[in-house]
Amino acid sequence: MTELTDRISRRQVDKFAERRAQLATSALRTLSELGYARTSLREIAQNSAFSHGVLHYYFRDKVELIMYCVKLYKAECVTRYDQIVATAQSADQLCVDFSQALATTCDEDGTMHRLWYDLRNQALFEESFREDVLEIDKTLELMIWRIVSTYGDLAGQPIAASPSTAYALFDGLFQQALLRHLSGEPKALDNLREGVEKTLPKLLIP
Amino acid sequence: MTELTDRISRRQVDKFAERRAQLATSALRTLSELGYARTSLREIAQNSAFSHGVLHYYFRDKVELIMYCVKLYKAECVTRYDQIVATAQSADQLCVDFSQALATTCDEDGTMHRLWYDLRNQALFEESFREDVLEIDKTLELMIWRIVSTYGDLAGQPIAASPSTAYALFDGLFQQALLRHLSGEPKALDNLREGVEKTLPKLLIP
DNA sequence: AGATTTTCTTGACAATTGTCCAAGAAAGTC
DNA sequence: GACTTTCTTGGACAATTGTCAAGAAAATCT
Repeated sequence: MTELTDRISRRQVDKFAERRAQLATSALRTLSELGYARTSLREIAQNSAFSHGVLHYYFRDKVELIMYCVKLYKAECVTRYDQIVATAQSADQLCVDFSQALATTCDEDGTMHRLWYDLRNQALFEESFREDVLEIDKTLELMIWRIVSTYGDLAGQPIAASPSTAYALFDGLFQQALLRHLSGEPKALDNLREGVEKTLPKLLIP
Repeated sequence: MTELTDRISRRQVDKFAERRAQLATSALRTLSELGYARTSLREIAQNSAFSHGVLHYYFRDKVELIMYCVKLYKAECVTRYDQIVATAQSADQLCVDFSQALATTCDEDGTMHRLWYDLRNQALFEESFREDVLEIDKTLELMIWRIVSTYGDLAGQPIAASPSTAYALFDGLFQQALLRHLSGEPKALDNLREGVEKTLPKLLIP
């Protein structure tokens, strides 16, 4: 009976949206390997279960596919540091957890992060990317701000930096670490942790 | 006589290198407008005084041209903040001059800066770019460090951050400002100045 | 001035790219 | 089962791209 129920349930699923998500997941994978400049629709299709014509059935054009990928990326990253905020018992603990989380995601999701930076930078050249990219950047800023403001709460001190400044500082540290790490520098992740652990307390107003 | 001397002098010039530099200057201009992904050799040639075949005469392939452009970029940016260090009389003065210089170059050279970030990010995907890009990044780090360490000297206090951390922090601020500025946000440059002026003192050990 | 060398132009080539679309298969509906 | 709708495939198309070779033009040498 469970199998029959599953069949009925599956039939009700919005298959169109599901296929789009499937294609976008494939696209993200290919993009994160090849980068925006070298990823063609045929490459994307080749690394999926479908032919290249399917991409045109489900997406109006390449821009729409890329932007759908950007939104999918956003959905995946939006909860990255929630656990840290939820479990933090002290400012010091949060600081260590945050720096560790940044190092971990830099290590484990490095290819996806470099794609994000690639697409963010493309938005400087492509007007059609800009709105969606800025929206994600805003989300990332809120994520970092949640960390930073919680840190301030736990320390019982106000924060000296604006949300955008705080985000820019940690983003800079992260991006440098990513470049170094992907270039094979052994201490990149340790330097990231150290840099984050030194920077966070500097944001407090004494 | 001056004209005759000029003629002889010009005949001695290494015309090959001069032509390469000319082509690379054109290439930088096109790249900074279109970005790496959308710049073809024909686009570069079209925006120069030569035909597209000349690019293959003077450069082995596209990668060599791009890397030559990267080196040209380095030569141009290497002195950007020297004046600040040379003329600073106090820590506060240097801080203000530095933040102003960042805002100014963000405003005036924004298209070239976005190209730098584009190429730096491409190095995450293209092994062939990496060595040269890392070299420039190192140069930029030294440039920022010269500012930061001079600031420490003038303040009579040591600096709490490593050169790479300091660079990452200001690079993060700059890059965010660039994105915002090029997206039409009116306060981006003011926010950059403010962010820099708040961050620099934070690097001092009290 | 003629011969030789260097520089430059042009078009060809093969491969790639985004887009479009017709044919047929698969799924859904009556 | 017949009919309709949706989905998939893969080829066509025009444009683009990096590369290369032939030949023209310019510069240099004798």
